[in-house]
Amino acid sequence: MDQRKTALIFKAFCDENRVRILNLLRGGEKCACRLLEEMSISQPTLSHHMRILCDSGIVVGRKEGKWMHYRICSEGVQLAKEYLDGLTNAQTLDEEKPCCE
Amino acid sequence: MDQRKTALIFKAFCDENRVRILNLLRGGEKCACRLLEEMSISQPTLSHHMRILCDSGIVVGRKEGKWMHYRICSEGVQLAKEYLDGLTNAQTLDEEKPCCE
DNA sequence: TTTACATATTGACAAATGTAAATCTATTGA
DNA sequence: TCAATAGATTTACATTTGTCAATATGTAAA
Repeated sequence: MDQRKTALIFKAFCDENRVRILNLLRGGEKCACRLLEEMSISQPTLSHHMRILCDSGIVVGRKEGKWMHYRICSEGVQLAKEYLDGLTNAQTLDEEKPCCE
Repeated sequence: MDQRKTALIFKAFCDENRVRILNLLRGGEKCACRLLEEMSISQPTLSHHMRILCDSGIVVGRKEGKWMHYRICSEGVQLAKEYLDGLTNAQTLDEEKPCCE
């Protein structure tokens, strides 16, 4: 369980604007200009968030001419779900001594 | 879909030290002093992270005498999973016009 | 009621993050 | 080739976050 990678993946979900962007992308692939229309942030700020979303693996971009089309990446989402499971499922390894009794 | 709440929940997973703490708690309930032993951070810093983990709903604390025992909260985890699903599942509402063609 | 101990809170500070203006790059169309 | 457009990058700055020392709070033991 790589802590650095885990933190990187979930950076996608811990900022309100990025959550908003993901919600918009649930409706299907959208280009940056369309996202920009629906958000109240500047173009460089959108670009910054799109980079973080792509770095996390939750979103992928596709360039078509002048336009960048972004969509939610199901493989990335699947990985996030596996990490979330892995992080929160109990592990039954060696019997733990009770703590501070 | 509340963006603020979503961001709050996933704050639990976007810092390396908190990921580390969650991994430690997978072995079962642990008191703060035990967590402190296994991490290389100060006591106030641990306390700070435990507050964020509790605020996110992923961890709950139980006070017993001088000690605080922390454990992963399965209800909180379940909610996080639902939010993750909700954020990343495609919605099939009105047919979207193709973007920027 | 002291004393010791576990943990939380406060305060200060450095590092990371979010933001927008200005600029750069790439692509299209005239 | 030149102008226009979409988006990324750079720069600067304000806010947020992570960190620890010092202190406060609460509990148990002497």
